[in-house]
Amino acid sequence: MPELPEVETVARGLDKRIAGDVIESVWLGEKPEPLKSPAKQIVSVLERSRIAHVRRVGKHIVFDLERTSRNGKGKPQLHGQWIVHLGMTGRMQVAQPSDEILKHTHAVLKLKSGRELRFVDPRRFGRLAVVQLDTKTPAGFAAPGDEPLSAQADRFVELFRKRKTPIKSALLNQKLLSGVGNIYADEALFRAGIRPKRRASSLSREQLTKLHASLIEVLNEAIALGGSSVSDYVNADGETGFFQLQHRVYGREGDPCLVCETPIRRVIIAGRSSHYCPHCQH
DNA sequence: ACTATTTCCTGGATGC
DNA sequence: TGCATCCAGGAAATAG
Repeated sequence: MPELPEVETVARGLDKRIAGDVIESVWLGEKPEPLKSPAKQIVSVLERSRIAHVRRVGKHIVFDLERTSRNGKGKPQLHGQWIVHLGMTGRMQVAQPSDEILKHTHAVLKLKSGRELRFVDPRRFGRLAVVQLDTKTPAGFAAPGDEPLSAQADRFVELFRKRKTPIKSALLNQKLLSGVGNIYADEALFRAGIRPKRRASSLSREQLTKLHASLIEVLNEAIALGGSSVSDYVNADGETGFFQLQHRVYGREGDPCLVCETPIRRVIIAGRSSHYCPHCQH
């Protein structure tokens, strides 16, 4: 399940491999496609564009697209963006045309270098969209919430301190912070010693500050290990991540807490499995 | 304005 | 072995 560290890893891998390449043609799969923009519009923005950069915004992969003006002179201009959300099972593959097309391949971009960029997503929770940069949206795509790694501590506290919802639900709310998902919410709460069901508004300023530090710590550690491969996540090179080996609570129901050996508990919050140590977290 | 719940989707795991 | 059922979850949609 790609969350911030996994999307960061994929975006970095793609940037390394395909930045500078040019999209020559685009194929999109049959309906129902996982699209947020009309297929026609996606094709028109992508085709003949140069991929200037690939980067992460929240849980989205953003491709900054350039075109040179009609007469071929002058500097390339940033004219649009391709936004990819991997959902649960989405994958971006840099492939050779001779490579087997995987089942559930929904998009294939032919690149000038001869390679193909493919979007594969069995569960179809992923989404594709384009943004056309014009006077209406000069700044381009923006996530609805703050970047967890950039938000300052006082801003973080302010985002959560008045929420009556469980802190776990608040962490998953992309309109507050963009990028935190189920795994890293649980791991950050464990490190901060806070139970997932605690109302956000019941937490002290100190606790929220601690949570902020714990979240940044766990996200950075996960990025350093290439993310967590729990089910089918792989990076742009088809490699798994390694942070799943560092999980302290996620997926460890019944296993002993690594600190106190109390069995880890699992409860459902907002329809999501939430893991915590009943002894270490309050 | 918030918060909680339901829905989408498929593959893998489980149970009889 | 085979078939039915359950479960995973990001985020939009719906309900309260």
